[in-house]
Amino acid sequence: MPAASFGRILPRSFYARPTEVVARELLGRVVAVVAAGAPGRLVAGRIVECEAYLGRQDPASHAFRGPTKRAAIMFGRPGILYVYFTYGMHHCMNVVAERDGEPGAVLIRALEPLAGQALARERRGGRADAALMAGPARLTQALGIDLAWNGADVCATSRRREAIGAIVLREGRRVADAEVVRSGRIGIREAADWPLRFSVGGSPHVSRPHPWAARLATAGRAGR
DNA sequence: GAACCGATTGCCT
DNA sequence: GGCAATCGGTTCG
Repeated sequence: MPAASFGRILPRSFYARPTEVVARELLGRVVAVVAAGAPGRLVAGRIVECEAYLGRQDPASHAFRGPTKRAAIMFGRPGILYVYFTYGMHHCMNVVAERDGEPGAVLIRALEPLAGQALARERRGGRADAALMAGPARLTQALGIDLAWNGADVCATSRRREAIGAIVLREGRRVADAEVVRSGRIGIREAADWPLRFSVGGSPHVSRPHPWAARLATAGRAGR
């Protein structure tokens, strides 16, 4: 599948907006990665689930304690990749939002595989397609993303492209409000009920069920 | 310099 | 549904 069919690369102005808006608008967009270790082999997926992590007012955000060495990147330029390591074995991938100087990032939680499933499966130890990219640590493994990718620019060719490879986000197809499900966030204690998780309703590629959820286009909450 | 925690997953019961 | 694995970042002394 040619990369051109995924649309234009999203411009930096796309990310220079409130983190919640960026998270909602990222649904349906396409992550495309060609790692230096696997030249010419594209792995791509459509974003079906993501979460917004805000600034100092959000106790679940790495930016909560200010611009520490790890979190400083969240205070910087939008459209930059923020990769962190957790649980001693997993990598998670975020894209920095808000204008330069304001903290915020969107955690990519699940992708629908679009290209490069064979390579993704190799990296994932031959796991079934259903579990290839459905989960924040699963998708980084499938894409070959680790700490070396922290700071990569998803808007354009990175200076470090030769060392690590290239990652871009393309426009794909915007998801309509009626398809967007909003719910509480996953895997955190503080502020887990803040409605900052966004997913594509009915997608079989979402990582896990919702504690509670609401469709954007309808009023009120759907039950558990 | 050391202790503690974690934006998770996979395997076990 | 429960829990071990495994190590960087943060915090505290």
